[in-house]
Amino acid sequence: MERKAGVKSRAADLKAAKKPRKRMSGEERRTQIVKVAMDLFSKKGFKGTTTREIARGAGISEAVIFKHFSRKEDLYKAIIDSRCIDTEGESCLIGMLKGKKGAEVFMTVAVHMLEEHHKDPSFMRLLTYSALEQHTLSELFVKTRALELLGFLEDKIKESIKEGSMREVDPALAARAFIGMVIHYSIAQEIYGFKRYFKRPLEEVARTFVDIFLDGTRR
Amino acid sequence: MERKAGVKSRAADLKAAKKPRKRMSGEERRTQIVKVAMDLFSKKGFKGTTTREIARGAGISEAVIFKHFSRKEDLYKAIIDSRCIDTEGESCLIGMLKGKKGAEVFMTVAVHMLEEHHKDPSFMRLLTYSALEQHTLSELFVKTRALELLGFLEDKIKESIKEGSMREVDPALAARAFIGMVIHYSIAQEIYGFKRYFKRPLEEVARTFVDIFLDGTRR
DNA sequence: TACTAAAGTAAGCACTTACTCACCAACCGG
DNA sequence: CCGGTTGGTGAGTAAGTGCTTACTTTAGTA
Repeated sequence: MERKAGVKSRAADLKAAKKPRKRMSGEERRTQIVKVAMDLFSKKGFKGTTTREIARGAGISEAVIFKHFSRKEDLYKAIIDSRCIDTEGESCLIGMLKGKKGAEVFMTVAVHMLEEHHKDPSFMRLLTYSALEQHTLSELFVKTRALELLGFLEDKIKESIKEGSMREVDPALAARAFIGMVIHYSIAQEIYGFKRYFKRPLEEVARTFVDIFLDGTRR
Repeated sequence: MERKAGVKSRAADLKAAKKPRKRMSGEERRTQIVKVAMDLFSKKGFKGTTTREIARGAGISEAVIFKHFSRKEDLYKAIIDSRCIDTEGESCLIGMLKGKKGAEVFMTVAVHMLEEHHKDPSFMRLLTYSALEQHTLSELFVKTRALELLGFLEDKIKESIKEGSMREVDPALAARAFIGMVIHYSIAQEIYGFKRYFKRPLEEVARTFVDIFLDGTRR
């Protein structure tokens, strides 16, 4: 049955040479594309990433991308959905905190954030890109996750002030101070490349920051 | 003397309509282009800014840009020269600090950085873009200015520990904690858009952060 | 097995990008 | 007033860019 052998020999060779690429279902392919896109956006930014690169990264032709997402922009929205709306990330952190109180709260936040950002800096990079490029992703993230966490810490601080273990500080500013230490450490290490010059065990970093913050706000 | 009136009428009209554009010297034009480029890069990133936009912003044709800078990339290098090598910025901060000690040092640093970043967030944006895009600018800035300031604070902290006003903390980590509070506040306000939801007088912010830090490290 | 819906492709379109080149016109010393 | 130096331009080019189209291949099912 080699009736087309003459005409298609090159294509046939190519096909034979390539590993047996399995054909994905629509859903599988869609999530795969989002994953690849997120990885590339986080490395090179939205504008710095071409749909061609995404296609190559996913091992498909560009057209497939546009079968799933009518505009490149929509990939950003899909990423938001997969990272802001699902159960992962900050909200799960808030969940972890519900029972705890006092020092434990701040230690948990610090360790969790430092570890997450260290383990996978790509979302942090993506978020920073999106903030600079004024995309909706960062805005949404701030409005939901970031303000949620800050509000939570603010409440904890207010409680501590009421029960007398903390002195009178602006709770919102204090929360920002704490989060600032932690996040900026991650950003400096992973994005600004400080990790080339400086490293400490994350547990130790968290411990130090929490100590400074709690001693610094003690009555 | 209207011998060319017929042929050049449209061009002549255009010229008449336009404001009398003065012809700049090479040096003037060069620095103007760098200024415009820096402004645009800080707003839209290196990749997000086109040479056409830079030309339009400077009121010239693209070709002029390439008379001064043979590649777009060279504009980045020129920006580095104009902001990292000259006398402005962090180094002048270090100068301001030489005499001072104790709380005054930290207060000066906090106020200065918060005010600079608030007054003109563009360099901070540029730096962040450059870090994400892995340009040399951020690397150079980190190696010179950032580590310089951190080192300076580290020394001050070591002194304070020796003379007994601070407890035993990792001086490098403590410096990072302090700088983190301050810079992350600026970044969050100006880049992540927190200023839409939250604002405090900068003096108050600085005061709060310095108090937390100094109380938090007191013996 | 035959049919169909869905997954996938090659090729290219319209437009933008960084960068170039041949040329023009303003300035300035002689 | 001349003539060269220099600031400046219009009209390009080749290499991308997002996105489309016309088409082929595969997998599930009747």
